[in-house]
Amino acid sequence: MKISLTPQEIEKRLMDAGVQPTLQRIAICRYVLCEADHPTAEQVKDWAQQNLDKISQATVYNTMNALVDAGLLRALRLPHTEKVIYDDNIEDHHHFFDEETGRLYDLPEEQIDVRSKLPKKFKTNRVEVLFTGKVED
Amino acid sequence: MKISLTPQEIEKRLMDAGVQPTLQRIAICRYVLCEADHPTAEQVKDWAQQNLDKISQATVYNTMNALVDAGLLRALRLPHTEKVIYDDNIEDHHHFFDEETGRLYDLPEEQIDVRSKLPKKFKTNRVEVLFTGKVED
DNA sequence: GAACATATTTAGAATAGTTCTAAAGATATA
DNA sequence: TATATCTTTAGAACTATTCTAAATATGTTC
Repeated sequence: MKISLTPQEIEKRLMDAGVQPTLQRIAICRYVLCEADHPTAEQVKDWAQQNLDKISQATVYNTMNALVDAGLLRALRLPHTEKVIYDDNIEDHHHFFDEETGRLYDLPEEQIDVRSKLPKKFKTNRVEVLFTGKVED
Repeated sequence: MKISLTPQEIEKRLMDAGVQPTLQRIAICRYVLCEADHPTAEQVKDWAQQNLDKISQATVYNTMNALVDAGLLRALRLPHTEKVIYDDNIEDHHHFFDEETGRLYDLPEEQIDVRSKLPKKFKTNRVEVLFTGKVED
Protein backbone atom coordinates (compact mmCIF):
# COMPACT_ATOMS: atom_id res chain seq x y z
CA MET A 1 0.00 0.00 0.00
CA LYS A 2 2.97 2.32 -0.33
CA ILE A 3 2.73 5.41 -2.46
CA SER A 4 4.78 5.91 -5.56
CA LEU A 5 6.50 9.27 -5.99
CA THR A 6 8.64 10.75 -8.72
CA PRO A 7 11.89 12.45 -7.75
CA GLN A 8 10.17 15.75 -8.55
CA GLU A 9 7.31 15.02 -6.22
CA ILE A 10 9.76 14.07 -3.49
CA GLU A 11 11.71 17.24 -4.11
CA LYS A 12 8.54 19.25 -3.75
CA ARG A 13 7.62 17.54 -0.52
CA LEU A 14 11.01 18.28 0.92
CA MET A 15 10.90 21.92 -0.12
CA ASP A 16 7.39 22.33 1.22
CA ALA A 17 8.59 20.93 4.51
CA GLY A 18 11.53 23.32 4.53
CA VAL A 19 14.17 20.69 3.90
CA GLN A 20 16.74 21.38 1.22
CA PRO A 21 16.40 18.55 -1.30
CA THR A 22 19.90 17.17 -1.67
CA LEU A 23 20.70 14.05 -3.65
CA GLN A 24 21.11 11.98 -0.50
CA ARG A 25 17.87 13.20 1.02
CA ILE A 26 15.88 12.57 -2.12
CA ALA A 27 17.27 9.07 -2.39
CA ILE A 28 16.53 8.29 1.24
CA CYS A 29 13.01 9.61 0.83
CA ARG A 30 12.51 7.42 -2.20
CA TYR A 31 13.25 4.51 0.08
CA VAL A 32 11.45 5.51 3.26
CA LEU A 33 8.38 6.99 1.61
CA CYS A 34 7.91 4.57 -1.28
CA GLU A 35 9.51 1.26 -0.37
CA ALA A 36 10.42 0.65 3.21
CA ASP A 37 8.17 -0.69 5.92
CA HIS A 38 8.97 0.80 9.33
CA PRO A 39 12.71 0.76 8.73
CA THR A 40 15.44 1.39 11.27
CA ALA A 41 18.31 3.77 10.57
CA GLU A 42 20.47 0.71 9.99
CA GLN A 43 18.14 -0.58 7.27
CA VAL A 44 18.09 2.81 5.61
CA LYS A 45 21.87 2.91 5.75
CA ASP A 46 22.15 -0.58 4.21
CA TRP A 47 19.78 0.34 1.41
CA ALA A 48 21.51 3.65 0.80
CA GLN A 49 24.97 2.15 0.70
CA GLN A 50 23.84 -0.37 -1.89
CA ASN A 51 21.93 2.09 -4.02
CA LEU A 52 24.03 5.22 -3.86
CA ASP A 53 27.59 5.79 -4.89
CA LYS A 54 28.66 6.69 -1.44
CA ILE A 55 26.86 7.84 1.65
CA SER A 56 27.99 8.06 5.22
CA GLN A 57 26.27 6.79 8.30
CA ALA A 58 26.21 10.32 9.68
CA THR A 59 24.24 11.53 6.68
CA VAL A 60 21.69 8.80 7.15
CA TYR A 61 21.17 9.79 10.76
CA ASN A 62 21.19 13.48 9.92
CA THR A 63 18.61 12.91 7.23
CA MET A 64 16.33 10.79 9.37
CA ASN A 65 16.42 13.45 12.06
CA ALA A 66 15.77 16.18 9.52
CA LEU A 67 12.78 14.30 8.13
CA VAL A 68 11.36 13.73 11.61
CA ASP A 69 11.90 17.38 12.55
CA ALA A 70 10.23 18.48 9.33
CA GLY A 71 7.22 16.30 10.11
CA LEU A 72 7.65 13.96 7.16
CA LEU A 73 8.39 10.96 9.34
CA ARG A 74 7.74 9.83 12.87
CA ALA A 75 10.27 8.18 15.13
CA LEU A 76 8.96 5.22 17.12
CA ARG A 77 10.47 3.38 20.02
CA LEU A 78 8.95 -0.02 20.71
CA PRO A 79 9.48 -2.53 23.50
CA HIS A 80 11.07 -5.26 21.40
CA THR A 81 14.09 -3.31 20.17
CA GLU A 82 16.29 -0.47 21.22
CA LYS A 83 16.56 0.86 17.69
CA VAL A 84 14.44 3.75 16.59
CA ILE A 85 11.85 2.77 13.99
CA TYR A 86 10.72 5.28 11.39
CA ASP A 87 7.13 5.51 10.28
CA ASP A 88 6.08 7.40 7.18
CA ASN A 89 2.52 7.41 8.43
CA ILE A 90 2.32 10.76 10.16
CA GLU A 91 -1.37 10.57 10.98
CA ASP A 92 -2.38 9.55 14.46
CA HIS A 93 -2.62 5.80 14.40
CA HIS A 94 -1.93 2.62 16.32
CA HIS A 95 0.31 -0.40 15.84
CA PHE A 96 0.17 -4.14 15.77
CA PHE A 97 3.44 -5.93 16.40
CA ASP A 98 3.74 -9.47 15.09
CA GLU A 99 6.03 -11.15 17.59
CA GLU A 100 6.78 -14.04 15.26
CA THR A 101 7.86 -12.09 12.21
CA GLY A 102 8.93 -8.90 13.97
CA ARG A 103 6.80 -6.96 11.54
CA LEU A 104 4.91 -3.86 12.51
CA TYR A 105 1.49 -3.02 11.08
CA ASP A 106 -0.18 0.36 11.11
CA LEU A 107 -3.73 0.40 12.38
CA PRO A 108 -5.83 3.40 11.40
CA GLU A 109 -7.23 5.51 14.23
CA GLU A 110 -10.80 4.65 13.31
CA GLN A 111 -10.31 0.94 13.85
CA ILE A 112 -9.63 1.42 17.54
CA ASP A 113 -11.86 2.93 20.13
CA VAL A 114 -10.29 3.65 23.50
CA ARG A 115 -12.64 4.53 26.33
CA SER A 116 -11.03 5.54 29.54
CA LYS A 117 -12.27 6.53 32.96
CA LEU A 118 -9.29 8.50 34.14
CA PRO A 119 -9.48 10.90 37.06
CA LYS A 120 -10.23 14.42 35.82
CA LYS A 121 -6.73 15.68 36.48
CA PHE A 122 -5.32 13.55 33.68
CA LYS A 123 -5.40 15.75 30.59
CA THR A 124 -4.69 13.58 27.58
CA ASN A 125 -3.03 14.86 24.42
CA ARG A 126 -2.36 11.60 22.68
CA VAL A 127 -3.42 7.98 22.94
CA GLU A 128 -1.38 5.24 21.37
CA VAL A 129 -2.27 1.58 21.41
CA LEU A 130 0.18 -1.20 20.78
CA PHE A 131 -1.27 -4.62 20.02
CA THR A 132 1.07 -7.55 20.24
CA GLY A 133 0.32 -10.94 18.80
CA LYS A 134 0.58 -12.73 15.53
CA VAL A 135 -0.87 -12.25 12.11
CA GLU A 136 -2.17 -15.38 10.44
CA ASP A 137 -1.59 -15.88 6.79
CA MET B 1 0.65 3.61 47.01
CA LYS B 2 3.86 1.64 47.35
CA ILE B 3 3.95 -1.43 49.52
CA SER B 4 6.17 -1.71 52.55
CA LEU B 5 8.15 -4.91 52.93
CA THR B 6 10.51 -6.17 55.61
CA PRO B 7 13.86 -7.62 54.52
CA GLN B 8 12.44 -11.03 55.42
CA GLU B 9 9.44 -10.57 53.18
CA ILE B 10 11.69 -9.45 50.36
CA GLU B 11 13.92 -12.46 50.95
CA LYS B 12 10.89 -14.72 50.73
CA ARG B 13 9.73 -13.12 47.50
CA LEU B 14 13.12 -13.61 45.95
CA MET B 15 13.33 -17.23 47.03
CA ASP B 16 9.80 -17.93 45.81
CA ALA B 17 10.78 -16.48 42.47
CA GLY B 18 13.91 -18.63 42.37
CA VAL B 19 16.36 -15.79 42.88
CA GLN B 20 19.05 -16.24 45.49
CA PRO B 21 18.58 -13.42 47.98
CA THR B 22 21.97 -11.77 48.21
CA LEU B 23 22.60 -8.57 50.11
CA GLN B 24 22.71 -6.52 46.94
CA ARG B 25 19.54 -8.01 45.56
CA ILE B 26 17.63 -7.50 48.77
CA ALA B 27 18.75 -3.90 48.93
CA ILE B 28 17.81 -3.22 45.33
CA CYS B 29 14.42 -4.81 45.90
CA ARG B 30 13.86 -2.63 48.91
CA TYR B 31 14.28 0.30 46.58
CA VAL B 32 12.45 -0.87 43.48
CA LEU B 33 9.57 -2.57 45.27
CA CYS B 34 9.01 -0.16 48.14
CA GLU B 35 10.32 3.25 47.15
CA ALA B 36 11.05 3.88 43.53
CA ASP B 37 8.61 5.03 40.89
CA HIS B 38 9.38 3.57 37.49
CA PRO B 39 13.13 3.89 37.94
CA THR B 40 15.81 3.45 35.32
CA ALA B 41 18.88 1.31 35.93
CA GLU B 42 20.79 4.54 36.40
CA GLN B 43 18.49 5.67 39.19
CA VAL B 44 18.77 2.30 40.87
CA LYS B 45 22.53 2.52 40.61
CA ASP B 46 22.58 6.03 42.09
CA TRP B 47 20.39 4.97 44.99
CA ALA B 48 22.41 1.82 45.55
CA GLN B 49 25.74 3.59 45.51
CA GLN B 50 24.51 6.04 48.12
CA ASN B 51 22.87 3.46 50.34
CA LEU B 52 25.21 0.50 50.11
CA ASP B 53 28.84 0.24 51.01
CA LYS B 54 29.84 -0.63 47.53
CA ILE B 55 28.02 -1.95 44.53
CA SER B 56 29.03 -2.13 40.93
CA GLN B 57 27.10 -1.03 37.91
CA ALA B 58 27.29 -4.57 36.56
CA THR B 59 25.53 -5.90 39.64
CA VAL B 60 22.75 -3.39 39.25
CA TYR B 61 22.18 -4.45 35.66
CA ASN B 62 22.54 -8.13 36.54
CA THR B 63 20.02 -7.73 39.32
CA MET B 64 17.50 -5.82 37.24
CA ASN B 65 17.70 -8.51 34.56
CA ALA B 66 17.37 -11.25 37.16
CA LEU B 67 14.29 -9.58 38.64
CA VAL B 68 12.71 -9.17 35.22
CA ASP B 69 13.49 -12.76 34.28
CA ALA B 70 12.03 -13.94 37.57
CA GLY B 71 8.85 -12.05 36.89
CA LEU B 72 9.19 -9.63 39.79
CA LEU B 73 9.61 -6.60 37.55
CA ARG B 74 8.75 -5.57 34.05
CA ALA B 75 11.04 -3.74 31.67
CA LEU B 76 9.44 -0.91 29.72
CA ARG B 77 10.68 1.02 26.75
CA LEU B 78 8.88 4.28 26.11
CA PRO B 79 9.11 6.81 23.31
CA HIS B 80 10.56 9.67 25.33
CA THR B 81 13.76 7.96 26.46
CA GLU B 82 16.14 5.30 25.33
CA LYS B 83 16.65 4.01 28.85
CA VAL B 84 14.78 0.97 30.04
CA ILE B 85 12.24 1.78 32.73
CA TYR B 86 11.40 -0.79 35.39
CA ASP B 87 7.88 -1.29 36.62
CA ASP B 88 7.09 -3.23 39.78
CA ASN B 89 3.51 -3.53 38.67
CA ILE B 90 3.53 -6.88 36.96
CA GLU B 91 -0.20 -6.99 36.26
CA ASP B 92 -1.42 -6.08 32.80
CA HIS B 93 -1.96 -2.37 32.87
CA HIS B 94 -1.59 0.83 30.90
CA HIS B 95 0.42 4.02 31.31
CA PHE B 96 0.01 7.75 31.38
CA PHE B 97 3.09 9.79 30.62
CA ASP B 98 3.18 13.34 31.91
CA GLU B 99 5.23 15.18 29.33
CA GLU B 100 5.86 18.13 31.62
CA THR B 101 7.19 16.29 34.62
CA GLY B 102 8.43 13.18 32.83
CA ARG B 103 6.55 11.10 35.35
CA LEU B 104 4.86 7.86 34.44
CA TYR B 105 1.58 6.76 36.00
CA ASP B 106 0.18 3.28 36.05
CA LEU B 107 -3.40 2.94 34.91
CA PRO B 108 -5.22 -0.22 35.97
CA GLU B 109 -6.55 -2.45 33.20
CA GLU B 110 -10.15 -1.87 34.25
CA GLN B 111 -9.97 1.86 33.69
CA ILE B 112 -9.39 1.43 29.98
CA ASP B 113 -11.61 -0.27 27.48
CA VAL B 114 -10.10 -0.86 24.05
CA ARG B 115 -12.47 -1.92 21.30
CA SER B 116 -10.93 -2.80 18.02
CA LYS B 117 -12.22 -3.86 14.66
CA LEU B 118 -9.14 -5.59 13.36
CA PRO B 119 -9.26 -7.99 10.43
CA LYS B 120 -9.68 -11.56 11.69
CA LYS B 121 -6.13 -12.56 10.89
CA PHE B 122 -4.77 -10.33 13.64
CA LYS B 123 -4.56 -12.52 16.73
CA THR B 124 -3.90 -10.33 19.72
CA ASN B 125 -2.02 -11.48 22.80
CA ARG B 126 -1.55 -8.18 24.53
CA VAL B 127 -2.89 -4.65 24.33
CA GLU B 128 -1.02 -1.75 25.83
CA VAL B 129 -2.18 1.83 25.83
CA LEU B 130 0.05 4.81 26.37
CA PHE B 131 -1.64 8.09 27.18
CA THR B 132 0.46 11.20 26.88
CA GLY B 133 -0.48 14.54 28.33
CA LYS B 134 -0.23 16.35 31.59
CA VAL B 135 -1.53 15.77 35.07
CA GLU B 136 -2.99 18.82 36.77
CA ASP B 137 -2.32 19.36 40.39
C1' DG C 1 33.09 -26.32 60.53
C1' DA C 2 36.72 -27.37 56.68
C1' DA C 3 36.68 -28.45 51.88
C1' DC C 4 34.57 -28.13 47.66
C1' DA C 5 31.29 -26.90 44.12
C1' DT C 6 28.36 -23.35 42.53
C1' DA C 7 26.64 -18.73 42.19
C1' DT C 8 27.40 -13.82 42.54
C1' DT C 9 29.94 -9.66 42.33
C1' DT C 10 33.28 -6.81 40.43
C1' DA C 11 36.32 -3.64 37.46
C1' DG C 12 37.09 -2.81 33.34
C1' DA C 13 36.72 -3.87 28.42
C1' DA C 14 33.48 -4.38 24.76
C1' DT C 15 29.36 -3.52 22.13
C1' DA C 16 25.33 -1.17 19.91
C1' DG C 17 23.02 2.73 18.55
C1' DT C 18 23.39 7.32 17.92
C1' DT C 19 25.39 12.02 18.10
C1' DC C 20 29.19 15.21 17.74
C1' DT C 21 33.23 17.58 15.58
C1' DA C 22 35.60 19.94 12.42
C1' DA C 23 37.12 19.89 7.82
C1' DA C 24 35.79 19.42 2.94
C1' DG C 25 32.38 19.85 -0.48
C1' DA C 26 28.01 21.51 -2.43
C1' DT C 27 24.42 25.00 -3.10
C1' DA C 28 22.22 29.18 -3.03
C1' DT C 29 22.67 34.36 -3.04
C1' DA C 30 24.35 38.76 -4.13
C1' DT D 1 32.12 35.17 -9.26
C1' DA D 2 32.73 35.79 -4.68
C1' DT D 3 30.74 34.83 -0.53
C1' DA D 4 27.96 33.20 2.92
C1' DT D 5 25.38 29.18 4.27
C1' DC D 6 24.27 24.29 4.36
C1' DT D 7 25.35 19.58 3.85
C1' DT D 8 28.25 15.70 3.90
C1' DT D 9 31.87 13.09 5.66
C1' DA D 10 35.24 10.18 8.50
C1' DG D 11 36.18 9.38 12.60
C1' DA D 12 35.92 10.35 17.50
C1' DA D 13 32.83 10.54 21.30
C1' DC D 14 28.97 9.43 23.91
C1' DT D 15 25.21 6.70 26.35
C1' DA D 16 23.08 2.61 27.78
C1' DT D 17 23.95 -1.90 28.38
C1' DT D 18 26.37 -6.40 28.19
C1' DC D 19 30.41 -9.26 28.46
C1' DT D 20 34.73 -11.24 30.49
C1' DA D 21 37.37 -13.31 33.64
C1' DA D 22 39.04 -12.99 38.15
C1' DA D 23 37.80 -12.48 43.05
C1' DT D 24 34.45 -13.25 46.49
C1' DA D 25 30.50 -15.09 48.69
C1' DT D 26 27.22 -18.71 49.50
C1' DG D 27 25.45 -23.22 49.91
C1' DT D 28 26.48 -28.23 50.49
C1' DT D 29 28.73 -32.43 52.03
C1' DC D 30 31.08 -34.92 55.08
